[in-house]
Amino acid sequence: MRSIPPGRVSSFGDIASALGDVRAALAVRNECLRLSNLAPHVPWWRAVSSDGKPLPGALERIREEGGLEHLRERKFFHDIRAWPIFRLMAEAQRMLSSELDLRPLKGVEVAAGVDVSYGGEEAVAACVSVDSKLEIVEVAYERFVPQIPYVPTYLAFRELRGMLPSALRCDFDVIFVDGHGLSHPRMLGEASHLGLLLGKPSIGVAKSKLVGRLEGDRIILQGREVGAVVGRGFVSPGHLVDLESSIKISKKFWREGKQPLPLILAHRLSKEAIRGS
DNA sequence: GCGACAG
DNA sequence: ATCTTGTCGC
Repeated sequence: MRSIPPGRVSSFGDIASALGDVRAALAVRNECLRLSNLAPHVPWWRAVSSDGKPLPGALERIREEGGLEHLRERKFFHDIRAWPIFRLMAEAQRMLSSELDLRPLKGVEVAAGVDVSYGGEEAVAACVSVDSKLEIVEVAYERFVPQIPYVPTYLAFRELRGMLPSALRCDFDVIFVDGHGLSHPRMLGEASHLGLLLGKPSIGVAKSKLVGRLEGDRIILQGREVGAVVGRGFVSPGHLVDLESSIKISKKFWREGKQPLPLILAHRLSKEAIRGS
């Protein structure tokens, strides 16, 4: 924000592009909104929408700096200096995806599930494991402060710092993750990322689609089957398990709705933990 | 204006 | 994901 000179304004999209991915535009807007309360000394008002609409309370500050002309004429400042963090994260995802090992998995007895709930500036990750009778074996929590906002396709970089520690405290044969695995634009959704870090089998189960098109019950991306619909959820392999095994294992722990039991439990427990009830 | 992209 | 009351549907 400070690389935008006084009297100039930039669009959320241009700032996001400078950070390495225009798709972070909405997140940039939300962060500027946060800054207006959290750190008023940062020139958050110099970021506006592409149609020239400033954030609430920003017009007055822009006028003080003499930037009304630029704003009205959509003369945006483009020479924004920023560390291209999203481009770097995307590169990391592409490199890591080449390390995925998708193969048949059998003999699963204990399955875990991890989910994250939010409250204020904090978040809590909960990992729950259940046996073949669907009874709880272990529960582990990790409280943490998210370091980056939610941006589609970069979810792992926000949540893994909580998910990983909680998962490391549980024993299991496979872990379900609340999000996608292979069905990701760079073939490395949060489920795959966690599986690689753990060196253990992981399966992604999302409540909505991220990429690809539906052909029957299969998710097709770049001519490849990367996921499938199970119940009302979207299943995709994470790591050390292929699509067919992912489907079978998911069904084994599925009751109804959009998620398998371990994830429903993880969701409930993380939510209780953040609320302190 | 339309389409849409996990949590 | 979260902020929140009543309401529609199985």
